[in-house]
Amino acid sequence: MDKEQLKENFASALKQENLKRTPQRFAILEELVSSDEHRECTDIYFALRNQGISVSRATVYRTMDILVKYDFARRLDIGDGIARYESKVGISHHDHLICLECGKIIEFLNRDIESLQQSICNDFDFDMIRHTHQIFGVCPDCKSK
Amino acid sequence: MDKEQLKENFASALKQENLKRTPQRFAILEELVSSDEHRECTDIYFALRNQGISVSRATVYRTMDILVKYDFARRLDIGDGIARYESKVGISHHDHLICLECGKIIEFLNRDIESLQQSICNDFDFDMIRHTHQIFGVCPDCKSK
DNA sequence: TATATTTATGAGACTCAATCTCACAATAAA
DNA sequence: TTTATTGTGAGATTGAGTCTCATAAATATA
Repeated sequence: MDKEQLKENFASALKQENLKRTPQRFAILEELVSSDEHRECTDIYFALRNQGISVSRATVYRTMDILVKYDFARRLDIGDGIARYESKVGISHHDHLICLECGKIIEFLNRDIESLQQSICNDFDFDMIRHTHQIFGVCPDCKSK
Repeated sequence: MDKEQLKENFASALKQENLKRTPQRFAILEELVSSDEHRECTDIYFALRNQGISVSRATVYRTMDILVKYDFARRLDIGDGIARYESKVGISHHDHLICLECGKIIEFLNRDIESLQQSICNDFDFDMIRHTHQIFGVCPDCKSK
């Protein structure tokens, strides 16, 4: 998806929510989407500030909620009390291997697990909205140290 | 496992870490193990206080770390910023379905997913230490409301 | 058992991510 | 434009979790 198309899509989402099109909101979307890292709000806040873009922490947090709600971003909680966000734009679904030594996050996808997951939900008559599957351990790099 | 055996096991763990046997530590273990809920530290703190047991928040938090390290408890992070703990004593491994409406936590186990998980780790040359697999959605009770 | 040594406890201070407040600014509709 | 509405931001607030350190309790030693 090109950048203009993305902006239009975000604009539609904003319209749908009766939210206004502000430079801050577009800048936050752009900053998240243009990196393939798992970004913390504080991180995005400083990145924008360093680019000379006026933004506050509150706006970053507020905008992230919108991005998650409209599927432009996915929130990642790895249990350290800091929310991380990753772009979902043009990115296929995946889950995470997390190294407890260096903090590296490796992505994986397994279609069999995805479908087993769905059948579990069927068994429990449970409507899945989202899921998180995280495997914590030691990555190859850290093992060889 | 009976209660005396459990206490002995915990005492061994404490000895192994050069930690002392204190009434607070045993009371916290007991409180967690005797319920099959997912407990917050604050919850355990008040439960013990209401039983007339002198304990501080700091001690609850510190003891939970020991219980997790020695496999008496498992920590559960569902992304709301509050750590929950569940007993692992006499409880077999499972993962969680979490209702976004009422907060109910349903346990599930799927051996196929467990083994697929292990083979993913093999593929990535990643040593798994623990994992979390959480499915968020709407439970049957909330659907029918 | 008495004493010494070591470790634990607890009240409250502190940290830090996240949220809230509210005066002012910016956006979009009329 | 004008006006009504929503957004922004600096700083205050919240709340889970951690830290501090004086005192207390547990264990090692005599």
